[in-house]
Amino acid sequence: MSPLPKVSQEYKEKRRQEILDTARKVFIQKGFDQTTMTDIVEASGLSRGGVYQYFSSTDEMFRQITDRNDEGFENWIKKIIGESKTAWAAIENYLAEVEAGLLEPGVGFGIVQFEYFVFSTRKEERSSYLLKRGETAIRNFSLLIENGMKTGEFKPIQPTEAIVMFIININDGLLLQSLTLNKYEHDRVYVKEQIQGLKMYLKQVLQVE
Amino acid sequence: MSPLPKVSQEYKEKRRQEILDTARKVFIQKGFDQTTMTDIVEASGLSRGGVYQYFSSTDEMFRQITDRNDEGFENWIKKIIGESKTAWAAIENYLAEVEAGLLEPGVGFGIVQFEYFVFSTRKEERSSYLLKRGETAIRNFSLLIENGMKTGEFKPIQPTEAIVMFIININDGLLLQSLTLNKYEHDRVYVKEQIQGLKMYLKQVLQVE
DNA sequence: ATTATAAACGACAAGGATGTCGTTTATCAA
DNA sequence: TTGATAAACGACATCCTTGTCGTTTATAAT
Repeated sequence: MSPLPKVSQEYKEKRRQEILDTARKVFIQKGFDQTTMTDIVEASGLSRGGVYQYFSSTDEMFRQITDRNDEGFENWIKKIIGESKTAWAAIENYLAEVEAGLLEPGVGFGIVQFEYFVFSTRKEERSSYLLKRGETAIRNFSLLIENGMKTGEFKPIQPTEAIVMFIININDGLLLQSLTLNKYEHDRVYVKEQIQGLKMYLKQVLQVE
Repeated sequence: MSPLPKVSQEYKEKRRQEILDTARKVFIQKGFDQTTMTDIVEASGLSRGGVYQYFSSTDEMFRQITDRNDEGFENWIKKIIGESKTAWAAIENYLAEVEAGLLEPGVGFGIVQFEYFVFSTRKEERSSYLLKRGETAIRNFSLLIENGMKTGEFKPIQPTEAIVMFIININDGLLLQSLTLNKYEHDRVYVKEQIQGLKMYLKQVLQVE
């Protein structure tokens, strides 16, 4: 009588994840906006109706992938802070990992998120999600700075949020330059130099040492 | 016998410019990728066939608008350099104008160019144009730095190109943040702070003073 | 095995953008 | 004026994507 599920919750969850993994790959390969439902349907090996059973738009898929990613990012930052001797060391370790990620070939999901962000500035219906994600990003980056403020290691001469946005700008810019130039002229992105430049700024604005 | 034009060259050129001006407005309002030929046709007051007589794609229109813009930018930079007492003053004057532009409401064509740039990273057929424009931008920004190198005022500890890319990153980032946040929370973009931050970096990397 | 029900299928209608092309209108030369 | 020619028009065929829905298949409880 009662509508019992015909497959287990685990089965459904597994399938959801499979579709999401496929979508992720397609997004990375084609970019968010160029990816159609049809693309994902074909890549998944399922049928149109099958995929629609789980997701009704690429937007929905993107957000779920991203939200999962964001959790990972927060934990990553916290781990770095936990493992670093000083607050400045945490920042240096973080930047070292960013640098390594940018220098290796192939773009990840980061650039897809950036694309989505840029596309979305024109779509009113996405603004609340955008704002929410912006807050999340700022909050996570802020951890790195507040960490040093508590111990007195950092004495910032600008609001934390302004400093965070500066970091995000360089971060995004490097991502974008990597995507464009990396294909043709790896070395011209000047990843190392720009990260070094970011450190010059941070040392001054945080009054480190 | 010979196929004489039925209207003067001036007439055709004027019409071309009218269409281009319309396209520019629509691009700014809707964003590059959301703008269709149909949009521009409707906004122009002409017919579909009429517009196609002059341009066969929004891409073509965009490039022509952009190329005109780039010339303006080069002249603008040169004018600033010419009018400034020192090379550092030129940079400060340049940044002051950028700041003023970002603080006033309404987005200009700059953000459209940025959008196009991001969109294009996924379109192979645009890569050569992209690369060319990148070179142009780098060359123009480089003027500001080379200007101070000649006089010995700047002694950069990084390649000029790396410094220029850092500037471009902050520039683009501010543009993007303005577009998203300005609508809702003007003050949270921290334009002043980030420009000040850029100066901190520049002073160090150029070894000014 | 049988059966109820959910998952998966895939054809299709609807919407929207593009580029074309035969037709109409405007322009200039004679 | 008239006629030749180009500019402007706008309907339309084409292509692509989306979301739906009636049908088929698979599952697990009986």
